[in-house]
Formats: sequence, structure tokens, C-alpha cells
Amino acid sequence: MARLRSRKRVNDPEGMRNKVLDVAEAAFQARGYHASSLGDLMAAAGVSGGALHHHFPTKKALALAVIDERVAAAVEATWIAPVQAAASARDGVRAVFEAVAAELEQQGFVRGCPLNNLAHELSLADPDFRAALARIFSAWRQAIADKVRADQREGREQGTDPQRFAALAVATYSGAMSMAKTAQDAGVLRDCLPAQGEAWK
Amino acid sequence: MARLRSRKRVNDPEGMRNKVLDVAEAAFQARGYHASSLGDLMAAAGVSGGALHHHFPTKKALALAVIDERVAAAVEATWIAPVQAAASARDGVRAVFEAVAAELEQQGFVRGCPLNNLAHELSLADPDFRAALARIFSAWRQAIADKVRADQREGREQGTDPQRFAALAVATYSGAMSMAKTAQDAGVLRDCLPAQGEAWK
DNA sequence: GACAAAACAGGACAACCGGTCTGTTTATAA
DNA sequence: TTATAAACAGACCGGTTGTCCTGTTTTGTC
Repeated sequence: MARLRSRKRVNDPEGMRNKVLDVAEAAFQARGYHASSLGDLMAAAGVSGGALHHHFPTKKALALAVIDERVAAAVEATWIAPVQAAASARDGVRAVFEAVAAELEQQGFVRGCPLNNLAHELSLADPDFRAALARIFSAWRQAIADKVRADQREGREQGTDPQRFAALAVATYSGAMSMAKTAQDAGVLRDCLPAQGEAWK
Repeated sequence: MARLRSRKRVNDPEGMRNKVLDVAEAAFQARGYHASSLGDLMAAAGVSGGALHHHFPTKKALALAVIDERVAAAVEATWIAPVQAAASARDGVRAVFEAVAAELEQQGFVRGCPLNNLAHELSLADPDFRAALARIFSAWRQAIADKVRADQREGREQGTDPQRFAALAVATYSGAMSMAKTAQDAGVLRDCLPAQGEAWK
């Protein structure tokens, strides 16, 4: 019997499970969950049906893994970590907006926010999906709110409500990405940031 | 040959085409485009396959009709008209937020914004979808921007950029609805409005 | 080396999807 | 009435979907 989880790689040094997650993450982002067939994913990942079914018994299990392991990590990397590292919550939010806008304009194509893309398609489809997605939204908002509270402990942002500020930041970003995706123009992100000197309350 | 388009109803006084659009609008809103099969829609509308194919040759044509005729009308009814009728752009935006929040809290269920739901799923799937959805976003934003300009002609809102204000309003609403849908809690809409007396810039 | 479990291969299958086809009824115009 | 086209009914088909199932290979442990 297996006492401890074995962590040895088999054939692929990178791991076949990770390759499937890579492909699924990209496909769900580009085409959505329902529009991505397991056949497509198998072909794109160079994986047999048996292998895929071994790691992910159902398509739902695969999507849940993508959400928990990849989408959450993406939010952490592009939002939570930069905000925590910034000089202030307000600076951090602005920096992320500008960084994402610059990145999108450089690559000339807007795929949208991974979290929001899946949230719109799957939130009402299944309670498990909704719970997993809601957790990520919650962590995202809380990280920003915590940063505001840290600012307040240092005497700044006395007039701001941490919860409201975080909700507004996440909502503005999510909505701006939605528009940017539909218009295929990242400029909307900049329009949603206040002009220099103006407050963003 | 048909010289002019005949407009007489056949069996159903309400029109079978409208009934299909009703059902399709609701299904696309609740389950999305790909998750709604034509069989489901036929059963829900009590319509035969031949009838559906007569009015809408393809599923894409049906979705395009839903977007152009229903989603656009929904945005017009819940956003454009109220904003135009309001005392000011700022009041109008705030009123819509509060009206939608109240309506959602009353019915205890958040289905999300019809436009954003379809935009996320279909914007990258097909250029025709994307164009139709982008048109609605554009009209939505322009109506708000026009209202700001009307305010400015009366001496108010001198410091505000109409385009930015409109983009921010639409983005905030879209993103707040996204969170509200995933959390199944309309309270986020209120969190995204500024506290009394604070400016929303 | 022996053995058990995990990792993987690949075919099979039933259900379902969207679209097409042919036929029938109804309404309009001459 | 008669001709014509729109409005509708319902069966049908090829292709695809997600899942399951039976083997085979590889890995880790004694």
C-alpha cells in the first residue's frame, strides 16, 4: 500500500499532470470551459484519454483543479503580491492597472481576466465551481483591504473604508477588463484610473 | 414573389419568434450560450425544430438576434433611459446602482448582467458576436458621457472627463455584478458606491 | 527478483448536438 | 378559386462529446 504520496516523475520530467493543466488553463481562458472539448485538450497536450482520465476523472475535476491551482495563482502573482509589495494600497492598485495595460498593449490582444472569464461561465452552472471562484474573489479583495489597513496603521488613508476601497478596485478592474476584452482595446484600463492628482475614492 | 414583408400573425398572437427569443434570452442569461442546447430551447418554448430553424437558421443567428434585440434593449431600459431622465449623470448612475441592488436583494438571486455574461463567453468566439456586443458597450458608455456633457453645459461637473467618468461607471457596475453573481450577494453593488458626501471620481 | 500500485495507452460507447430534409398547413394576393 | 410563399411540424443524419473499460508499462517497496 502507499504510505506516503510518491513524488517521482514518470516519463515526462515536467510531469504530465502539469502539462494538462497548462493546456487546460490556456484553453479555458481563450475559448471557455464548454467550448473546450477534452479531445482538443488531449491533442494539444499530447496526452492519451487514459492518462487524462487517470489524473482528472471528469471534466469538472479538471476545471476545479485549474481554478484552485492556476487561476488562484494568477491572481496571487498579478495582484496580491504586487499590492503587498507596493508603498501603499493606492499605489499598488494603480501600478497593477498600468502594468496590465502595458502588457496587453504590447501583446496586442486581450484575452480577459482568467478569474472573471470562468466566473461568468461557471458560477451559476455548479455550486462547487461557484464556491471555488468565490474563494479567489474573497482572497483578492481581502489582500487589498489588508493593505489599506496597514496604510492606516502608518497614519495614511484615514478617510477610506478598507472594504469599500477593495471592492471598488476589484470591480473596476474586472469591469474594465471585460470592456477591454470585448473592444479588444486595453486603453479602457487607463480610462478607469483617475487623472494625476485626482483622488480615487 | 414577395413585394413587401407581410406582418400578419399566424397562430400565436404573441408571435412564435418572440417566444423563442424570450426563452433563449433567459437560457443564455442563466446557463450561457454553449450550455443551452437547441433541444432545451425548443422544449422550453414549445416549438418544433422546423419552426425554430425557420426563424433562426443557425444557433449563431439566434444568439445574434438575442444580443441585438434583447440585450441591447435591456441595457437601454435599465441604464440609458434612467440616466438620461436623471437630474445629473452622477445621480443617474447612483440611482441605477441602488435600484439594481434593491431589485436583486428582493428576488434573492443574482443572475448577473446579461451583456457581460454573453460578452465574456462570446467575445473571443466569433467576430460577429464581438462586434454586436462592443456596439452595446459603446452605446452604454456614450449615453453616460453625453449626460455628463449636458451637465457641463449647465455649469456642473466642470472638473470631470466625460469619457473617463462613463468608462469608470460601466466598469464598476460590470465588475460589481460579476462579484455579486459569484458571491450570490448583491451587497457588493452598494460597497462600490461612495459613501454619502464623498466624491466619485 | 517479486509484487502491488500507480501511470499511462487506446479503443468503445451511448448520449447528444446542431443542422438538414421533406411534407403539411396557413395566409395573402390575383 | 387558385397560385404562391411564408409558417410550421417532425423525422433524420453525421459528427462530436464526455466517460468508461480493458490492457500494458513503469515505479517503488520488500
